[in-house]
Amino acid sequence: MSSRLRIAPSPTGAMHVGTARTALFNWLYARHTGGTFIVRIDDTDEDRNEPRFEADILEGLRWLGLEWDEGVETGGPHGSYRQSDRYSRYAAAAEELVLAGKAYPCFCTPGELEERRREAEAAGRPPGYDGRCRNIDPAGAAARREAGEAAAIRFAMSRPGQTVFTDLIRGEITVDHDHVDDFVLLRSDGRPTYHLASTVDDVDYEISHVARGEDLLPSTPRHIRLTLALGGSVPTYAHIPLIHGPDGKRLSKRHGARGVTEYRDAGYLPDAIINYLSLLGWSPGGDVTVFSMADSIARFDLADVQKNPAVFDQAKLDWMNGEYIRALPVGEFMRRAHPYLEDGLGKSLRPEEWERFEAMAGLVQERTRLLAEVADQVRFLFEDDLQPTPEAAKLLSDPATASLLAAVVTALADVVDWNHEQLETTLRGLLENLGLSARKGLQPIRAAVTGSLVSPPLFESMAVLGRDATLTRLKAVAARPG
RNA sequence: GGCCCCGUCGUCCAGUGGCCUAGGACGCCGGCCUUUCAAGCCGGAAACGCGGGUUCGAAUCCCGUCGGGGCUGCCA
Repeated sequence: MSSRLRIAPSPTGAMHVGTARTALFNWLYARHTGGTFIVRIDDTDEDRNEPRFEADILEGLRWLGLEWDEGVETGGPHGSYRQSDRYSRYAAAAEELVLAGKAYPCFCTPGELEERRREAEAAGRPPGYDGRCRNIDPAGAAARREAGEAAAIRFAMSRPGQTVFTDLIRGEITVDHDHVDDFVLLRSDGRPTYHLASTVDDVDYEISHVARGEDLLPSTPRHIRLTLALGGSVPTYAHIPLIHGPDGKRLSKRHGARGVTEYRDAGYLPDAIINYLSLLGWSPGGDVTVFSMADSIARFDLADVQKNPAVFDQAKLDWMNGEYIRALPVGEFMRRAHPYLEDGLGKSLRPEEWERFEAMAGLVQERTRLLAEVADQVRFLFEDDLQPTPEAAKLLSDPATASLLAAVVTALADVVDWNHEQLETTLRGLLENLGLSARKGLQPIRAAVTGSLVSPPLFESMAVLGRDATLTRLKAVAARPG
């Protein structure tokens, strides 16, 4: 039987890198094994769900190229793929378990439970549910519910007992049921909990492999026992280590972690993010760092995933993004940079402006790590009112700069063909006559022409800017008194 | 506290008893190239948490210890 994997995000927040990596590993394993990748929405937390988060997550998955074969929006043979559409199914499953004696109504109120939990903790006892309602006889319990008394449904864990299972990543894991309380299946208002909905869905959708975050490892015995009670076959589990922030704690917004769509907006390439995320807990083996999705599909195996958590390293992601940007054909680089450029410039480019960008694109591409950086590199080509950087302004106010630029203006008057070769020949000749090094002599010119001490190569920049604009900028500084 | 998981350079990854004088990548430091910045090239510092075993031989196997993380909800 072929593999069926799912990712089941809860729309309670934007898609973060942890979710993205879990999705990636599920997707890779499904593709590697020729199986099916499913996207399900686990939206049983009605207090925190927001439609915009679901949209963000699906958008992020698509942007990353993690297309799903079955699931929300795409559809499939199993109905809705959104848990909020399946509440009646979960309630029915819970009631069946009650009838079968595998679950029972619990009349304890949240307030009572909270109080007992506090007492237990104060007394040093385990804080989990003590199971008292399990002793109520079924007929009596049914009568009380019939009479309208609110009850949650709890799963009756077998006691004594233990659950042993083999995690694909961690090997054999044993948990004694003494440490697993009778957890809630159905809330007293009839809504399912995550445990119930997720497990019922995994059974109904015939999920073969559950690859999810390590935070769910302690819940796995519950899911296994519930699956068995439901008459389903237990999937193979693989618990992926969490991604940590620099402080060693689970990565979160506190660490400045951004959502996937925010990375997109900052100018990261999906392939770079995929490559980077693949390396968090896995590698294709050997010394390779940069590799394609096809390589990953060919080699990926959940069993090879690292056991220990990985720290998210923004600097390495940035480096990798630069690698992917430089690997782009220049035309593709331009196409991808286009929206970021116009956004950064705050205007859309006219055809002749686009040609100017085209003339510089190769040089810009080499020094771009994030697409959103492109605008600042070429801003001087599209704006006349340059705001010099403080460093540039300082150099421009130097009296020596004014006299140098005056000489530059004079020398440039003789340039017939305004191209970078001619400009280079002319300016190098001038600097030689003046006894100035290129390092010394060119920075003032760069400051005047680009408004910055850091720019793409100067001669090309001047060539693309054009004779008139270049001379105007040089003269403006040369004319200063002093 | 209890339960579970984990432990190779600062970080990510390679390593599955001898090929390890522990390799690659990011970052860092130094140098080269150079019109600035990048890119590129060369070089450097930098790790098997600790202690016991097992073995002719341990980063690799076992035990302990210490450290870190997760869970401990009518959240997921």
